[in-house]
Amino acid sequence: MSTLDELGGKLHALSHPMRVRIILLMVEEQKDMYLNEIANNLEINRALAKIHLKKLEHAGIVKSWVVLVEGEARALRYYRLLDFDIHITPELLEKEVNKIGK
Amino acid sequence: MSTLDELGGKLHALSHPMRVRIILLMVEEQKDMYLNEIANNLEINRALAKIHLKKLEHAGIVKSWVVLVEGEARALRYYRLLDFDIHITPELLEKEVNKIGK
DNA sequence: TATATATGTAATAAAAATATTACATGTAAT
DNA sequence: ATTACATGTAATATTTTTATTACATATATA
Repeated sequence: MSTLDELGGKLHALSHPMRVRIILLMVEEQKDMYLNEIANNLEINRALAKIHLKKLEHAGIVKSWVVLVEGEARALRYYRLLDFDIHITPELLEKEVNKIGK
Repeated sequence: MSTLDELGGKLHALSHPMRVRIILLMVEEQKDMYLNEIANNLEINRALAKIHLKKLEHAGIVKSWVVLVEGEARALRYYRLLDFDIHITPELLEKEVNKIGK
């Protein structure tokens, strides 16, 4: 996968308001959060939250894992916001292309 | 319109491969280009090129104007790539929000 | 006049993204 | 056994985006 494709994936992931809300929530909370926690916070359907989180994960914006809490009835899927630093100008785009040739 | 919305618009505009191809073409050619010129270069339908260019224009990535060429049978709609500089990190996103409050 | 080249719009079709709903599993506590 | 709370998936519906096609205008040149 070329860097340009990766970049495209991140841009696409970041281009939906709901996904931006998810990211902002996680930036503000400053902690790992589990699926229902995120859905409840944003007052949205859990299945919908999952769809968006899956996209963010595919794009490398978040990562997730399951935690089986001892003594509790719940298995939680936690999400963590990964660090990203996206910088785009016409020139930088061209440089990316010239590296690999699209 | 908040800066965050503007940013979202730009991200959305940049998140489609065809629009990235258009931008790259214009970066490489280093000149204003008219509609058919762009469509022919990318070997795509003119109407399709226009749809994508319209999105780029709405997002402030390109601007366009019509030129009536004297002594020629054609009116050309020229497009010019505008300069943009998009920088996104979790922290910068949060700063944007705190400026205005979403 | 027919051709070539450019523009514009509108209608439609096709594909992709988004959102909702429903049903399933599992376990601690009441 | 029922409730509460968490997970997962699949099916469907809705909306948006993308792509194609068709028709219209205009003018210089052959």
